[in-house]
Amino acid sequence: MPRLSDSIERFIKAMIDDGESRVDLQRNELASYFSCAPSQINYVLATRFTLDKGYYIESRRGGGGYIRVVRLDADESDYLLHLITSRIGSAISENQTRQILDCLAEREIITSREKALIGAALSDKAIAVPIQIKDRIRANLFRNMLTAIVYSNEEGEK
Amino acid sequence: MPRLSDSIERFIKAMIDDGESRVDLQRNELASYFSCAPSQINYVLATRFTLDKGYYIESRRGGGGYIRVVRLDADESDYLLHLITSRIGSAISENQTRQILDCLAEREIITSREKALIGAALSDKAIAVPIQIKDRIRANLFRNMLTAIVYSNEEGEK
DNA sequence: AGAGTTAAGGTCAAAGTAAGTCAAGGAAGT
DNA sequence: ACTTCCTTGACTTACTTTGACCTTAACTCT
Repeated sequence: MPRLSDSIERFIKAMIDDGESRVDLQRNELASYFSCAPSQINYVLATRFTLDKGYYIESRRGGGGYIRVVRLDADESDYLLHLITSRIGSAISENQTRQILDCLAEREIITSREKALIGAALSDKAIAVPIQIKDRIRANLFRNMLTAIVYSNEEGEK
Repeated sequence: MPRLSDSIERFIKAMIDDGESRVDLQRNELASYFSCAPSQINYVLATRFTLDKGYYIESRRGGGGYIRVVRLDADESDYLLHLITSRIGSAISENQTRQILDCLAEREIITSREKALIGAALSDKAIAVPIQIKDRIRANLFRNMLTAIVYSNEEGEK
């Protein structure tokens, strides 16, 4: 059974793809197109178009209101460095990790196999340590792996 | 009297056989088909569809949830499966890890970037846990990452 | 200009859906 | 008898969908 949220997600991404890297939506219109509650749209945006996934949302209420979804595209190495030096920090959850990986794969900074590889290493299942330190271990692993990618990229240039 | 678990096992295997090498199940549906507790399905999966028997499980909870059972192609990933199920074991040193990675890269089972990626995750530096458990954590991470590769290979074939 | 109306979107909690865990008891094999 | 495997059910966690109520902006009419 395909999830409604997934359909809406695909729909929005399709709109972004054929055009600029952004789109303006009418919440009510979209909701009625999918025959769902308007707040469903907010749910999709909140779960599928997060900053970690590389999207930015802005909106306006009232007459002529809209929701703008912007796909963020930063320079690859800047973004990796940002992740390593600030975003990941000293602890990070599996969920946040996955969002970032989605973002990296979607922008083709990593391959889908690499995404699977990193995701596997950073899953709760794989990191068999007490929950209290899991997120710290994960952050550390993540940073090390991304660093390896940055380094590989540089190697390749030579 | 055939055991329930055996029937369920056969049923799932039959589903995989006529079609692709994988199947998506609904836990509750299957349980009610066999008139048993839903957790019985988990038991069958945990005991009969393990990695060393060549199966990989993934699942999702909530609305639109599912359990996916994937049969890994033993021929394709023979060596990887061997590493996962016997070579790595419950603990492994950084050194042994590197030797295996060299071997994998040399045989072009992984790219050099993937080698760097995995190597980074499995380095003593990255695994920030007490030395007593380091080798165990490493083994676990390694197995999970290689499994992701085997699984990606399956995916890629479609 | 101010008040009221209409047209958006936002929030949050509850209900719905589906899987995971774990422990306790039962059945079968040795 | 003892151990190992199987089965069940109570409880937990994760994700989705809906609806009631709130806020903000624009327009319209005195």
